[in-house]
Amino acid sequence: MPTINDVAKRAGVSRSTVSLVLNHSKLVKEDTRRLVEQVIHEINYVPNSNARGLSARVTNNLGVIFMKDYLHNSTQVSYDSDQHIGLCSFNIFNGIMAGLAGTDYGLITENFVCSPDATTLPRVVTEKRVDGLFVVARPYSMEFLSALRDTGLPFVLVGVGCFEEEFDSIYADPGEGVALAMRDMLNTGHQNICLLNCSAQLDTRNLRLEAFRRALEEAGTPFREKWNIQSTSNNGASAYRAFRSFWEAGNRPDAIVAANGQSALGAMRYLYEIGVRVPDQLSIIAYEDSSVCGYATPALTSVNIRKEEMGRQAAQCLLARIREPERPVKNISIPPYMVYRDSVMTR
Amino acid sequence: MPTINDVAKRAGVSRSTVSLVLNHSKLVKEDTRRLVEQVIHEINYVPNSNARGLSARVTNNLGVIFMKDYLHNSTQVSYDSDQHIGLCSFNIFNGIMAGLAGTDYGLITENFVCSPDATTLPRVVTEKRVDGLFVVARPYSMEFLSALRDTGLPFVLVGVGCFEEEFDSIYADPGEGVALAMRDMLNTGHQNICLLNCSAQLDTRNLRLEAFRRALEEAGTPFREKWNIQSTSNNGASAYRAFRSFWEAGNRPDAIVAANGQSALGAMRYLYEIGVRVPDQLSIIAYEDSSVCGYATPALTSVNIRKEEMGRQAAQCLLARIREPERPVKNISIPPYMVYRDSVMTR
DNA sequence: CTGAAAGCGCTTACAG
DNA sequence: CTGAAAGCGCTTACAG
Repeated sequence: MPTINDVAKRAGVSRSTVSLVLNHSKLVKEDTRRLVEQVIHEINYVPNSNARGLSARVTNNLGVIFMKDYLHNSTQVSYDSDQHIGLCSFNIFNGIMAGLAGTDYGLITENFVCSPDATTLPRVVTEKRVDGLFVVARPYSMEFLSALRDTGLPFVLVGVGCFEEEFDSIYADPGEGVALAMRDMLNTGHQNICLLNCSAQLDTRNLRLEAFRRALEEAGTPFREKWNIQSTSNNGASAYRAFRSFWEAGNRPDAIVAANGQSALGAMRYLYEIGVRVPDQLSIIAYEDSSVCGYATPALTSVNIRKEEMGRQAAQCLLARIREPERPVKNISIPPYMVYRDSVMTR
Repeated sequence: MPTINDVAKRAGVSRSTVSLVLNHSKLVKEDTRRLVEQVIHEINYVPNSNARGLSARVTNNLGVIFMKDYLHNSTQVSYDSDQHIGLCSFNIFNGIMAGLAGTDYGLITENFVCSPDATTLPRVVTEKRVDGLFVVARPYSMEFLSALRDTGLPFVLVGVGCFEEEFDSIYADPGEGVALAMRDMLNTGHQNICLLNCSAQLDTRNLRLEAFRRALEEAGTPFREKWNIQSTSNNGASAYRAFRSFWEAGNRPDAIVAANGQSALGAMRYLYEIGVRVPDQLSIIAYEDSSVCGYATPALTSVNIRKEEMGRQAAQCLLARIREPERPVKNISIPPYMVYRDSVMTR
């Protein structure tokens, strides 16, 4: 393994000069720089990351922690699992990797379940393995975020509903998504739209509800409390049950706006069983377009929330924060867009 | 930030002693050890990972590279995307994380597309950022694996069909999966089973085909070339087209064994369109149980390949390899199991 | 079982 | 623009 000494010797310069070249300093004369780079290439020199870090007090690694809660830790692959929550994080993660391509940073990942009292921090943090951190998806507590801030480590929140005014956050606004879906449903002439909402634990629930209410209001349609259907958990089985109760109570919607692909499919299974055809008799739009949406029969018209783009922008944001620690806090909402497939009837 | 010096001073011992305690050496007297640990806890000391690595010539990080090919680099969320390939890797990845919990290793990830000539190695490797490597999923070339071996870095292959005799590999055998599905179909009285195979680029294709042929043979049923349906790509749209051609040629199977959830859904969409009911008129089993399977209507009976378990075992394997570089090569096939849902008719 | 010393491979003022 | 020197925080023989 060649070291910086080998390079220096062979190039006939001092170690410091090589180091300056390595760090893209402009204190080095063009000719010298070129010579050094030449030698580096020749002997296939790669700086030792540990030595570099020890001197410069950096790690050249960034961390990403996937937030988990106690409930959704399951990894089963069934109708009543919440596995898709993980998929969303994975898509964001891919965006982060893409956004970091071309930089010198490695990416260290960790699954982390936020303890209620927030006394425990992720290992990448306590062990100082990273120069910055992506906090991917909910749930997190304010105590946790404060504790994280106190460490001085730069970090950014990223995920659905991950908006916190005092912290850098790159997020999708579920309210905006529901508004988009509602607009579409109303424009295509639907009169009786219900909201198949996510579980009450998720506090994005209210964002969806408010957007739902507002859209109806603007259209001059009355808001009915019961038409905000609450499922107990974020999976197909739970949505199936919630929607069945709603239907059996005699309600007859002509459209469903669903909190996610899984709930949409839950409702669709019930509709299939009772012989109601989608979209002929009832239209559906799902929020948070995921791979299940395209594969449903009929394929689900969805609100795509650009998960990869969220990751990419989070990368930009963290990089900027590290470069310039005092810059103002950024809150960036990534706008969703409609993906038209086959689950909405155009009248 | 307290250093090892602070600990030594406060505990009234030398730096070396603290270091020995840190590294669980048994050269330290019980009392001394306890004292040092006490102090470490008191002043909240955490060893500097860079310093540690620089001296000990380790990184305390392991790498995982997600192999990508030129074709399946898409990240769209549509019926004709291969996004689920990524999902599979993610499940394995989760297993790896789980398997590494309790160790001191961080996990650095990298997307890597294997160049045809294998001249380029992943950055985590060339930059010596890791002490070992997980190569997750296909495609890889033998040139690439050889180049990797030449670096001396311990690594393990993990994924569907990732079996290479000369390297540590933890894998699912698609042939075994197809055999399992066939057994089930035959036991439930199906007579005309077709194989909806994956694309010809994937060399696991033949493993599936062979298992299919053998199962028929053992049952005394004739093998028909055309009943190995070849789709051009691993997604729903492609499987839809392939299955439609098959059907339109007049073939009337009473069962489908599909290479994955997406192809199964592709065929199901066609069946839905032409009014053939699953499972009443035709049964389906999908290989590689993924989240789409549970959400289909009807829910797909599937061959689950324990992706998380694969990751977990890969972690064990790499850890052991690092501990004991000369140990014999391990090839571990993770046995699949059936998940019974609603897409198979029992006669 | 414990301590003094050298060294891992870089970066960073500092002097010129 | 370049070089000599100190130092980052550990580990590891070595001596006792």
